Amino acid sequence: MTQQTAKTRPDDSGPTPGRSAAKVARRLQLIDATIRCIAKHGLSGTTIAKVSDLAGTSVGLANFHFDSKERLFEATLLHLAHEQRGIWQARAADPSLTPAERLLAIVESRFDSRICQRRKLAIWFAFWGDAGARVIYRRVVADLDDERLDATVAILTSLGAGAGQAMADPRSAILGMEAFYDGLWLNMLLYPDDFKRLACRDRAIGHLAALFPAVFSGGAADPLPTPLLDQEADDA
Amino acid sequence: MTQQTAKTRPDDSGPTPGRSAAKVARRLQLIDATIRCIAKHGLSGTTIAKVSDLAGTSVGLANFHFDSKERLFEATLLHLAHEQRGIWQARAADPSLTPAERLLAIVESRFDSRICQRRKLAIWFAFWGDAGARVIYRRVVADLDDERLDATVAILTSLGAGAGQAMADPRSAILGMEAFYDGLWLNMLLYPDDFKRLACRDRAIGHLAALFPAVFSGGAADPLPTPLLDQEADDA
DNA sequence: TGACTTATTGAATGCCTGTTCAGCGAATTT
DNA sequence: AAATTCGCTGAACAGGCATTCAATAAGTCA
Repeated sequence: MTQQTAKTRPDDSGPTPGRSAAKVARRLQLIDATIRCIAKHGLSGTTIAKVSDLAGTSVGLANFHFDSKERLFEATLLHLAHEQRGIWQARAADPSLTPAERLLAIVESRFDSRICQRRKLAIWFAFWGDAGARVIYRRVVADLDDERLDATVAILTSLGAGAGQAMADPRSAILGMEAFYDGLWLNMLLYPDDFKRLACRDRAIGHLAALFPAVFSGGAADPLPTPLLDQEADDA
Repeated sequence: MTQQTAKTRPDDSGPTPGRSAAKVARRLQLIDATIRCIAKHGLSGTTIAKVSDLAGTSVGLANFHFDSKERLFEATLLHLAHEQRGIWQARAADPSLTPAERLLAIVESRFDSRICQRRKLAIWFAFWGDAGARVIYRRVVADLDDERLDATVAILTSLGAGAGQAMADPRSAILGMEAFYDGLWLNMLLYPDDFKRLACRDRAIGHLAALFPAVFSGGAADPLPTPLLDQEADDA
């Protein structure tokens, strides 16, 4: 109602290439400020004034671009969700991958350096932890979560009998796997000294290999191969 | 400074038995209202006015008993943390338990029906998810968390060589276990239909048995024995 | 250039917040 | 019985909040 100009350009590319590009950049600038603000001050401490200050804009601009604070949060969540989707789909897209390798690729993408940044992890748990924000999360991200879940179930199903007794209920097995990754995420956020990204990735892979010994690392696998700390220079 | 009356009674039992008992009951009433309020409205949506309304008291009473909103939150957190400590310590106290059984008891206590209530899980993730609330959490609960961690490490160490290669770094192994339980908690909160309490408890036990096949279920264990849903009537 | 649309500003508005405090009834003490 | 403390109330207060909007700048088009 406020955005669309019915006369000049009815198509979705915006009024003008230059304008719409600048508009997207502005929105991204505000979304980035929102991410940093939530990470630093928490959801309850995130105000339009602080976000605007971090973005270096006036207080009115956020409402101009997103209509309301809640819509700004929706856009922020959607931005991160799409970033994640792009990453796991790119990793799993390679047609030369076997089903097992594709499953591994999706699991590893949850520990990609672009995703496992404290700043971004803070956003997910901010929304998961707040009763009011959870309904926003479901409205915005539920479909994308289901998409990844379905893709993973499909791969697991294609693994067939080689997957062992976890195949009795593939969906349930995958839900359990994802729960483990969620727990690793949480502990990366809470205790970054004890939970480094690469060590968590290895833990996740070890867990996967323990679930499907016949598929990964050829035969009886160790439940937790090398649960040690890594010292790679990660994000701040 | 505001509570202690230096003249009438210097001991810690309070001014009078009747009075102090009523006082404790009032504080508990406010803490319970706080729990329900955070669970329903989130941390950001929890106000003194709403808490007071849920407790059926005036707005001034919360500040009278807890001095500030932040201290009320601290008291709420401390209440839940002590409840948890009481439960796992009671379960693990039985001197007739073997080390392995005691380890199992501590793990199972995380899925006790008194602990795994949506209302209470919501509190933990509310504090974990908010950057501002995390510093409160650390200040209040860190010691109690460490206490359980240390107790678990001690048991694992006493298991000795029977624990397999997870013994290479007991602390790391236990941190990984706890991360999994955290993830199950999160999914119990987010998706209660897919993650029932007893099923999660069984998942946790299965994971434990996979980590220490020589100790639990005598010999090579299944990574995930029966990851199915249960249909016990739990809390609301 | 001039007409027009879009982007941005920041002061103003009204609501909601946590906290304070004077007052009061009841319990307790002297 | 009188004095005093304690528990509790709710109106009052000051500060912070999201949102609005008139004014203005910048960009686009005819």
